[in-house]
Amino acid sequence: MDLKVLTQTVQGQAVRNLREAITSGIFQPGDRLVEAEMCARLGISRPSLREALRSLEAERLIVMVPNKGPHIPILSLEEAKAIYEVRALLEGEAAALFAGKATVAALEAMKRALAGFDAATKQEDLQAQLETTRQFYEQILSGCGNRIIEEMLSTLTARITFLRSKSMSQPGRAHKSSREMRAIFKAVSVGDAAAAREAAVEHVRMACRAATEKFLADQVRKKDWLSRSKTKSSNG
Amino acid sequence: MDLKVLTQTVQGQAVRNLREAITSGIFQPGDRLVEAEMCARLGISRPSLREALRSLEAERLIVMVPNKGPHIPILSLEEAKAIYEVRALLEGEAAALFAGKATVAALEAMKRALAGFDAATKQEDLQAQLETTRQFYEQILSGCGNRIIEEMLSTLTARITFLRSKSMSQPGRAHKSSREMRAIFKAVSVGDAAAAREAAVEHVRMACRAATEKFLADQVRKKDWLSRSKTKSSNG
DNA sequence: CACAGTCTGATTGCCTGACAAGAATATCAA
DNA sequence: TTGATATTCTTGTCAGGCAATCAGACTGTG
Repeated sequence: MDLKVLTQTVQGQAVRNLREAITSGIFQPGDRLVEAEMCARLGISRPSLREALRSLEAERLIVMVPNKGPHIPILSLEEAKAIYEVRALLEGEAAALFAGKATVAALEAMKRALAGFDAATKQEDLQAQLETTRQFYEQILSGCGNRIIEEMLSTLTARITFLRSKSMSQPGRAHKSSREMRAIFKAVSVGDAAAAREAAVEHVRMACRAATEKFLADQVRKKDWLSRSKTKSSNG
Repeated sequence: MDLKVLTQTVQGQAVRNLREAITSGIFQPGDRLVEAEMCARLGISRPSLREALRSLEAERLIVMVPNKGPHIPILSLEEAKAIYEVRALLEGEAAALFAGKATVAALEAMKRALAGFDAATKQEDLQAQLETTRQFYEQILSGCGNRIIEEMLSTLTARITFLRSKSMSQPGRAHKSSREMRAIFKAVSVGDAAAAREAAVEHVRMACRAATEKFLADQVRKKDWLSRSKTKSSNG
């Protein structure tokens, strides 16, 4: 049992709340975060807020341009791909390491997460899909024996969470995702490190492809919208 | 030509200076950084300092324990090994990617860095060794086409810089290091991605081993010193 | 002499208030 | 419509202050 007393600092809570707000898409890429407004919303002072912002800046969840303040970065396709590449590398390694040392309890937890994911898919509950996926990976990452991989991946995935939710909602993606995760599960449960790595890399590759397609589709729609509104305004 | 105007914020300068101070070993693992003292040294106010500290905390260069303030973290051997493992993975990937797209200019720069390294070794100039090593890797990382790898590695290497300088000073390590880097150079210059990855991974593995040996030796020496001083004090 | 409890100075976490400088926006002349 | 100017917003930074907490000295007790 964990008896640790958790001292919650105002700054720490602010970081958590803001991180949650950013990754869950409450703030959109490009949005400015006006300090005074954030202070009011969070109920904290400006110095504390700014400390929180610096933490988030270091996590690359926001960018702070001098004299222009904090805003949500706009992820380029190139950068997103680079992130997926590194994710593939790290998750592949984690899966391979985990394959050699998976405990029964961890495998059980993964099985439950998979079942939960399929249930969420049936109910079209996007939030639950992301949560069960997280639970699935949590076992791999905490069980792979390398804390640094876990650390790196948690910041990387945070940066693309909003992409993930978008790509997961694409038709057919959830079922494919389920199959890919089951492939990972199968490999680690029989202790096949090479296959586990391969499956994990494949899963990220497919997610990357889905996100890329979604990204490009959104871009086309945006351009379309811009040209239409332009015509409209020049007419009006 | 880069015409960008660099607006130096007080906070940004503080982060740079502190980072430099930490990685160069001015502060030792376990040291406390008293805020008032740091403010005085840096000539800045406490809020600005605290912002800087939060940035460094997110980079894991310091840890901030509530009500106890910022310290330099004490790296465990296990954690150091985990960092080296991830480094091997990322640098291997970077080298493999770079092998396919190395420019002549980049290869020239690497050759110069290698020559500089050997010169530094001859003069037993540890600082120059680290700097030329950095220059060598800079080409690989900036030329590999994946900015995220560069980003991740820069924070990872910062966390173990003090280990690197220690391990580099071990007898014979510099010459081996030079040979290993030349192997990387050779592979990338002929465009052999697999060999480049292999060589890069091997280089990190050897560095890890050197660091581990140094770490254990230091630990023994420390224990020795402790027991001696204990005897001393009980005698006096 | 060892040890538990108490006290005090040092330090942190956080807040208010303030002000100059830079950016964004509105206003107005050409 | 364009260009210049003024005004308003925001940010970067500082000073000062207060309550909560911690570490180490101090003290009384067995």
